Amino acid sequence: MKAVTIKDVAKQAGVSIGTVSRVFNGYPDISESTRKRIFKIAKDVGYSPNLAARTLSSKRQKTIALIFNDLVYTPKTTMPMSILNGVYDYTQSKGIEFAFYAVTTQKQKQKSFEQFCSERNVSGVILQGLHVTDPYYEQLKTTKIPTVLIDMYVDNPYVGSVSTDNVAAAKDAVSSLIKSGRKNIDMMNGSYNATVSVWREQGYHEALEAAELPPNSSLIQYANYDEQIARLMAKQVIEQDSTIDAFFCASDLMALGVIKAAQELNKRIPEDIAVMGFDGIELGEYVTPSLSTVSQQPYQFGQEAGKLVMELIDKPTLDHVLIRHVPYKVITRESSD
Amino acid sequence: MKAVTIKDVAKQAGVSIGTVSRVFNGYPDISESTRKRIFKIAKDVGYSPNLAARTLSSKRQKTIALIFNDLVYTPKTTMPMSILNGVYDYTQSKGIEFAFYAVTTQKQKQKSFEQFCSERNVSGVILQGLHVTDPYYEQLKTTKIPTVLIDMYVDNPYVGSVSTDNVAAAKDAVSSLIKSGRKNIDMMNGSYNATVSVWREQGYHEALEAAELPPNSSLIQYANYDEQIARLMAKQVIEQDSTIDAFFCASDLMALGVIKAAQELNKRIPEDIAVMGFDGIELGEYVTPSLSTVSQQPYQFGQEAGKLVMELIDKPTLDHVLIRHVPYKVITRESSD
DNA sequence: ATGAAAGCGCTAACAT
DNA sequence: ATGTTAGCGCTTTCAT
Repeated sequence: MKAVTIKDVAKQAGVSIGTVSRVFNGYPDISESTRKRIFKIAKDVGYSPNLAARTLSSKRQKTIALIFNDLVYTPKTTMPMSILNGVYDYTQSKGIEFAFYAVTTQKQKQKSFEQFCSERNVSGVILQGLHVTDPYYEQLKTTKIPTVLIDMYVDNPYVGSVSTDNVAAAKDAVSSLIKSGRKNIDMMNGSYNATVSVWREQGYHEALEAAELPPNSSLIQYANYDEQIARLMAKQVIEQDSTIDAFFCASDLMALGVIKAAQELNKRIPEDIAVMGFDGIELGEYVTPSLSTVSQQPYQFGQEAGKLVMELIDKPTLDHVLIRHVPYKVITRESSD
Repeated sequence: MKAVTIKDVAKQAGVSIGTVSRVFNGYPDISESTRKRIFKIAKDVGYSPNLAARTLSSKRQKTIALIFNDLVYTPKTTMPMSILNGVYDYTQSKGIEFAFYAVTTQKQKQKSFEQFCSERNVSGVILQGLHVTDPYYEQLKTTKIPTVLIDMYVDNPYVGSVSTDNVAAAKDAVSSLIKSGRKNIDMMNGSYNATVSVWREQGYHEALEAAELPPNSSLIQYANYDEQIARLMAKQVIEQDSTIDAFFCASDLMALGVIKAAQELNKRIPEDIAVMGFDGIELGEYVTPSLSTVSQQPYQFGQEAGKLVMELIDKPTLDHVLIRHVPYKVITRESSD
């Protein structure tokens, strides 16, 4: 029952532990015969190197950590799980050790980003769900720990960024609403503190501008990515301004709320009001009317983030392309057709 | 940048590393004044104990690992994420170190369960998605590593089990179909190798028996929890036997397939054929007709599993209740109303 | 090609 | 109440 260590293997093989270690680390200066023998013995006794020990004594052992901030999981938003899946698959395919963590704003206050990482010997981090108001955000500007942010950007050569090209995607989405004849497009946005909200709002403006439609800041609400808040706000907007003929929403969840609001006010969708979401959640295909959206690829986020963080670790300070965009697709369904 | 260690704190404080260690481990034999002083200095220099080192030198450091087998994540089945969430929250609330891993049948063949765990110094394991045909399954019968299985049972005092009371739940669900007047109820089951399938099938039988309905083994199919396979099988069943007036499905996903099959054959739901699913996935509320189901609580699975595995670690060989059931609810929606 | 030995950062006896 | 020291299992010089 007690764990078998490198010593047991060495004793069995009649060699020193140094030799066994070299075998397991693929050093070249080992005779083929002993290499074979050691591997066989190791297999027989069921030995495999202890990771904690390896981490302690070696500078090479790499583990990359995926950290979720504010993991408030609801079955409607499955992005986090897909990201996790993508990162995990990437690390496994490269034989890198993976670790998962979740933090909160509260926890960030208690322990710095650097501290959290050094405590756990992580060599690289992928961070999801951070807000610009979080303690980590400031700390990331000066960190030297290779880090990749999902859906957020920080100007630091050690910090990369993976996301959809939100500006372009939002612009495309709004343009498609315009192309179908809508002229008074309201934006149901998320939050000032979410970088993606800022980007998507910019795309919205650019689309209006490109179509020479007048900007109107009263046409933008912030519903904090909440379905119910979006519903209430949309209701108010529609009641106050009967010329609104479309909503561009910064998330599918909010779009669901907007649809409900419109229906409660007896508006026809998409004839009276078109609705466009953002994310591409599964539910969007099943609701009635089905939801037009910008579909993102969270699994690819994970894969790409894994790749980028490894580059950051392996060749630090080299000039990488620190911003990586993952393809998106504007999907037109019943809600805007 | 280089990590600050226990030595730095000791030097700063003018004490030995032993003292610092004792402070951080809450030993009582430290004067209040130095305790305070050390904590302050540690905070100033940004020290926090390295987990790998602690794990290595201590027998106490506990980390519990959540292992997913066959993590093929689709946004339709969000159970894994909820379980993860539940386990994570539990460990954090107790200050226990958490680790996440995923394995496959392939990987299980390369490395034994014990080996996988000793390599990572895990003190307890929560295992999800295992099949009775997996290598780990056999190994679990004799392991001494405290382990909790989700949706599966193994007879070993070191191995606990957390799940819905599947037999009772299935019985309730089928009984509700019977109560609403259905008499020829087909079961669309998952797989022989999934323990839950066996349990749910037993519940199905018990419900029929209780209602004195004749058993009929030709009324059971195995669609491997796949939506499309379920659709095809259901189609065949309905075509061959026009007296079928209900389907009890071992998962909501399969139920979705069955609904499609019935619709394609121009059967009215629920008038001609009632459909009952199992799981309580989000989608079920949104499809048309909305899906009747047995709603499970995967987040609670995670919490309960965390609790149980800690008990197993702390008081091994004591006689715990090794099987823990999490409450469920039979929800009747349009598909069986 | 292999052995010997010095750490990695920490905990836990054993001293005092 | 605190210092000293032997490991924990492994990697990595430095010898040979």
